[in-house]
Amino acid sequence: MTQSKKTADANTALFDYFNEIGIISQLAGNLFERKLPEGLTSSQFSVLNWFMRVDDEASPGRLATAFQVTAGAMTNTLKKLESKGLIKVEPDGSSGRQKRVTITAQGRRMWDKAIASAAPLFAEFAARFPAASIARQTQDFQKVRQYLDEYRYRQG
Amino acid sequence: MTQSKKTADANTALFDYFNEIGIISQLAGNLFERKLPEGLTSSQFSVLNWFMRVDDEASPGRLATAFQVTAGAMTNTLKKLESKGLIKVEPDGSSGRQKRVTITAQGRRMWDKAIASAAPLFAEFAARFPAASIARQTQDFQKVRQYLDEYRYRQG
DNA sequence: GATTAATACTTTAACGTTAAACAGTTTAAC
DNA sequence: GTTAAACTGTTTAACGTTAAAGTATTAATC
Repeated sequence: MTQSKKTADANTALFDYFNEIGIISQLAGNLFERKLPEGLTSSQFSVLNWFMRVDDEASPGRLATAFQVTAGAMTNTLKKLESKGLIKVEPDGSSGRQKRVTITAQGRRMWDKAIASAAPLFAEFAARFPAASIARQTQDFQKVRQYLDEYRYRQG
Repeated sequence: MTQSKKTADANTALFDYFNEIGIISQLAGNLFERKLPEGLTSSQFSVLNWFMRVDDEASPGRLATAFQVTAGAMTNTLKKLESKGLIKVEPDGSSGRQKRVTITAQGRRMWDKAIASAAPLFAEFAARFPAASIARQTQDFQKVRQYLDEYRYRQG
């Protein structure tokens, strides 16, 4: 096989790879969102979930970095959550340009409800795909994600 | 470990799994789109790519199924491509409710240009991630994608 | 201490997407 | 043949996202 053929095949394989990822992302996000209570979106749930799992307070910028979205996207998500009373956004005493975001008691209750609503979906998926396989794939993803993130900053 | 703890861990692992997929999808789509010429989007390129790789004509519905987007989304993408002269949309002689979509010569030239523009991105990624690993992951994806697609129709 | 640069967040316009309502066409049932 | 159902594609409103421009605050430089 010539080198140019090999290159074309590699391109095709990579395109298929990212294409599958895109479709799964779309289907999974959509299925999950349909299970969420009271119009909560995946993005909004992700932020609540972060507060339940990682830390109990954060700046908007820290959250934007954690989810690798732009600051504008995070501003939008936080406004939605705040208007629903699920988080609290206050000025940060130590810095006038930062804000301090925390989850409210109502936010915690909404997280509980969301987890309960989505449980059957997760349970069925878990029954079909072995935990070890999911764990291995997640590790693969982390390498790819890290690479793409570096590439992004390298290019500007 | 109690059963309830195991369940919680499985949920967390699955959430991380889909979360990584979502982030990769977003980062990769964005990086790729930045490389594309003349404001061509990933969705638009995907349709051109389909015509170069799968078949030389299709109905809008067939394309929507192939990419697993709604019919409305495909209508939108096709209108953009048609207005740029990259595809042709005609009434289908054999059925009054279907349309017949084909790629134009200009569309083929645009595809060539897009492939050339994105080549360095793909080449660098391919150098970093072994083809065998990508192929294996893509196979994993296809199982997950198929499952999610079935689940979707099962639920309605 | 004043000016410049960097940082943190917000706002706006545009994109692709979904869901839902819609119109037209074809098929099936009676 | 009429009527009802299914199919194919379009339109609209709303969502989250990006990029880019904008505001306000803090840090660095001179």
